[in-house]
Amino acid sequence: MSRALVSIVMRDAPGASESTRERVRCAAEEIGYRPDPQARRLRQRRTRLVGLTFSAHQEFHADLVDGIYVAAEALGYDVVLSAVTPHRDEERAVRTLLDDRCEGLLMVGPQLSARALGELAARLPLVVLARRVRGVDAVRSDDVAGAVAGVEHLVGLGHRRILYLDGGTAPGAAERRRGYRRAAKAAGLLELVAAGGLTERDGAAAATVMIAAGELPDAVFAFNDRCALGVMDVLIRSGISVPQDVSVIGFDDSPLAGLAHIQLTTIRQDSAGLAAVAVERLVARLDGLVPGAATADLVRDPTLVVRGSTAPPRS
Amino acid sequence: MSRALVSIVMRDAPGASESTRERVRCAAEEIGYRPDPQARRLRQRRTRLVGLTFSAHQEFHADLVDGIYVAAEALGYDVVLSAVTPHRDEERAVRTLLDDRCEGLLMVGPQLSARALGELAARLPLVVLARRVRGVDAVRSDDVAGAVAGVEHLVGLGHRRILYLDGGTAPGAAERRRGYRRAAKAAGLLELVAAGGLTERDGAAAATVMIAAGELPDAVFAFNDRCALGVMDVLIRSGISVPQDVSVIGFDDSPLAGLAHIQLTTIRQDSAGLAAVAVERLVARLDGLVPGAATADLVRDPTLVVRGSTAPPRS
DNA sequence: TTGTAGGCGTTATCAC
DNA sequence: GTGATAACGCCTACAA
Repeated sequence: MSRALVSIVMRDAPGASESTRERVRCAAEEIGYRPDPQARRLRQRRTRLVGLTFSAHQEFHADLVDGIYVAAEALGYDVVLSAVTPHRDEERAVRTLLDDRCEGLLMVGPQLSARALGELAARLPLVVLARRVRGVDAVRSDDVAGAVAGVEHLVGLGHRRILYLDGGTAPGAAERRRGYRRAAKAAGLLELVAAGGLTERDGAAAATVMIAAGELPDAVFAFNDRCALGVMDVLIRSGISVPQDVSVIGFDDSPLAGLAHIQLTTIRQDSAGLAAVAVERLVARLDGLVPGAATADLVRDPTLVVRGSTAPPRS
Repeated sequence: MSRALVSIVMRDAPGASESTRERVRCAAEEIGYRPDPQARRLRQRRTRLVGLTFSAHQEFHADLVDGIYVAAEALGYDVVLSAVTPHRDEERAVRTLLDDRCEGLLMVGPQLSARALGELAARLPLVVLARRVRGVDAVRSDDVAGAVAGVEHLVGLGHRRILYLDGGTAPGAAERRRGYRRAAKAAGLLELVAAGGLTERDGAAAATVMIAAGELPDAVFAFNDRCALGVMDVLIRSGISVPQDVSVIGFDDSPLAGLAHIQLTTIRQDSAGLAAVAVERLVARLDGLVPGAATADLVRDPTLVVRGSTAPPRS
């Protein structure tokens, strides 16, 4: 029984009889033998490894990680995870992936500068998720379209005074603001934009300001779900009913949004689709199907998820 | 310039002159050479790799991942991450780590059966975090002590009717229930235990039942923060003030608990400490310092974090 | 201080 | 259909 034969059997390559295959498999089972992927990669030209950096503390990243595992496996690649945490910065995360001889990199919501990402992309194929970076392949939701869909939903319910709580300089914030403005203008509405933010705290603060101002809007469109939850929380504590008095809509469809007692209408990002597009783009580069200089900004449509926090205005 | 010499320099081994080291380092820099850790592991007896399975969607796991990275690096080990996601089960996650020739395994909150974990532990060193498993090394918070601390805090504020919302069969639930019972008995209180659960939804349901029953307790001690948040939400929507009418306390100190408008009093688990203990235990086994048959249940004290959701009773 | 030889577990290439 | 051999990049041991 030669090593070569075992190799042939273990990777289902042609060149061995069925009886031999059976014998080899039995023997492997017997002694608990499993091929060493590291030695295999050492011998082969390609590692078939894609590196993936993500923030362990962001739940949306977890959805993307799941999708990336699935998509990569379908294309015959293994995924090497490298988490970004409070004690482990992105630079570090990337370095370990390079040392591991990954053929390409996927970075979810990277915080590195556009310049640093550009230099990295010059070294090896790189696809960024959930952030737009000029000169680097990027995959993200169509935030403009998502915001437009949200506004159109509210307008369809009969709302006129729709307050948008802005996300400042966060990834996607500029696009969502633009979408709101575009849809408001198209419907002939006043453009009401106020400072919002990314967290429950920001939403709560914005709602407090809103209530103090005296005149409530028909509806509030928050930059994201967390902000929307902060708004809802303050409204309800102040005796203002949602959606009877004010409708509220968020963005992301985070797990909290769907809970029985929250029922937040929101815009869902298609994490599985984003993951698949990113992996496919990366693999296309690895296969040499993409000219080095050509970078793409790949965009997927988010979808409106209607729940109980939006309804027609009372009057 | 021989390969052996380069090897000596790159791993800072003795046996090369300073001038030579300088030359080698320059040359490496020049051509962008970095040693291949995989080839190194192939040659060496030990891989110095520890595998880590965790749930990408559980935020507490992220804290542990961070701590494990730190602790493992301090002891000269590399960490291989293997996430458990909706499309990638634990069995799969473990298999990839075994294929990667990890010397030992860390599993955060595993869902595998105790028997399966026992068999795994027979194959290679294994330390389980955040769950107690008989016959396998486990590192977890002292849930009994945490629950006792929570009850004592409420008793100290003057509460007598303290309702405990149970976590069923979740990891740690039995211990927390026991801690509540012990502390309640010690303080001469009635033991009030109702079905709770792990999620906001469960907490909301429990609070609804509680309100329907007519007589509110002085305080509610929920199995975890998410359950506590569900309770608070329903109470507030029903016009019952927290903490003026009812105090609420959770368990975990999740990020949400500390938010400005939530301010949930809770029990914090020492994730960095748990991570360090787990890594140290695993490494001790790898170094052969632990007899194979001896398994330990290592426990760390959680700490009470007092915020605004608990206060003395109104009367 | 430096160079040489051999082998880690795998696969590709070539004989048989 | 099967078996021998070299090589992937690195490290250890030993010789120069």
